[in-house]
Amino acid sequence: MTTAHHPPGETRPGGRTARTRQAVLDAVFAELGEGGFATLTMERVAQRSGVHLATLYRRWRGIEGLVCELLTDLSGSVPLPDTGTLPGDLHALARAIAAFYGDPRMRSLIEAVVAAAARDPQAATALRDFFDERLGLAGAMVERGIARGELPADTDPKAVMAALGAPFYYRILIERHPVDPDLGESAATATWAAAQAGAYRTKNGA
Amino acid sequence: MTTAHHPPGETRPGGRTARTRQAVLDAVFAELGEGGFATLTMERVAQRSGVHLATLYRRWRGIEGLVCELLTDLSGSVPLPDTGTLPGDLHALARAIAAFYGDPRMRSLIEAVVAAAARDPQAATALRDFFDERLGLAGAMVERGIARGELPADTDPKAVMAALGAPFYYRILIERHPVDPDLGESAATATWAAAQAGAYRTKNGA
DNA sequence: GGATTAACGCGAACTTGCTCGCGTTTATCT
DNA sequence: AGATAAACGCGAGCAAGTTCGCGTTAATCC
Repeated sequence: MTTAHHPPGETRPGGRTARTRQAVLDAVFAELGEGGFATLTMERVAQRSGVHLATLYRRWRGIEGLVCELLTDLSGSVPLPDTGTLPGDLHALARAIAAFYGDPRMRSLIEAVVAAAARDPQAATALRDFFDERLGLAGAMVERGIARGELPADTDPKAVMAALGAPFYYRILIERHPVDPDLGESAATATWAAAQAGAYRTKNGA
Repeated sequence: MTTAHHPPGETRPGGRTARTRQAVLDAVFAELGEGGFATLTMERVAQRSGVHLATLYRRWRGIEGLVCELLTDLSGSVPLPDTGTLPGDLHALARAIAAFYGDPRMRSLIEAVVAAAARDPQAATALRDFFDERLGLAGAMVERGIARGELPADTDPKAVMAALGAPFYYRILIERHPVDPDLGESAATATWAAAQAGAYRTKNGA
């Protein structure tokens, strides 16, 4: 029984590769903790991780690729709740997001990815796709609520989830202040009230 | 009667300086129209404006300074309405913002300033101060509404205005899609409903 | 109108970011 | 275990981006 088998010429995920990958991502995350994106440079990552500069450029193309991969790597940290009621879910998720962005490194990471997207088209599509996917997944929460009759049937699930997330990114990217639990409560309360009022209904649902 | 006077050694705002300034800012704005921030470089601005590269670095320090000044320069484009009712004001302002960000160059500019803030601490404080000031000004709208009894007395005006603006920046920076008028309507409706529900009240006002 | 000096143009020098070729290490397969 | 070929380390080399000194232009003041 052969162990399975790449046609030699494929990527090679095992052992060393995974080890350096982890070392590099750890280094990026740590660097984001001290000085944020402003001082994050390929050279510093190379020194901190012990991985050679050329290797970093080969595997990740630049800072943009690095921060993007780190973001997708850390995406699973915020699980989607299922409390039985939509307002309950909204508050639970908002609390989780607020806790997530309570860590300054996470705020710096978001900032970094957005900055990267502004510079590199590839990072831009990566960012868009990433959030689009997460919005879709979170939309299931809203769909359950609609099925329970908590919201109008023509409510746009993604729009609701976007409304829940928006205050966090406004706080982080525009106001540039820490994220406190109050922001989460406010976002959940606001989103729930707005959704009930029909702010996210599709224009005269077909 | 002497014409009034600088102690020689001061800045010199007149004639040529203002002309080159305008040429440069125009060039930046035009460059943002083609290729956005991704292709915006000091050299391109220099060529397009006809102003020498060294001059750009001397006066603006770098791209960060350029886009920041352009932002403050274009800030007056969105006037604050006074329709007599708060929901009327919210919708009017949201419409104006939506129209403002209907221009791709404005979206690119915001993107550029946020990216600049991520890299340069000076740009970061400039961005924060800029929006803080505008939020304060717009807060007057909400204060009038509170005085009219349209909202609870302990409603935080800035929080309301932040809620109104947040969806636009989420759309621009995270979702990375165009801003359509519907987004403005949704934002205004949502903010009004949420504010009425008390989502922006200060926690047990002292 | 003439003197003073900020602001600008110009090109060279310098720094930083990034790429390339080659030899070495280490997964992976037979 | 031995062979094959990714993935990596290393340093040189390249190409941006950025700064500097100096001469010139043109506001501002007398």
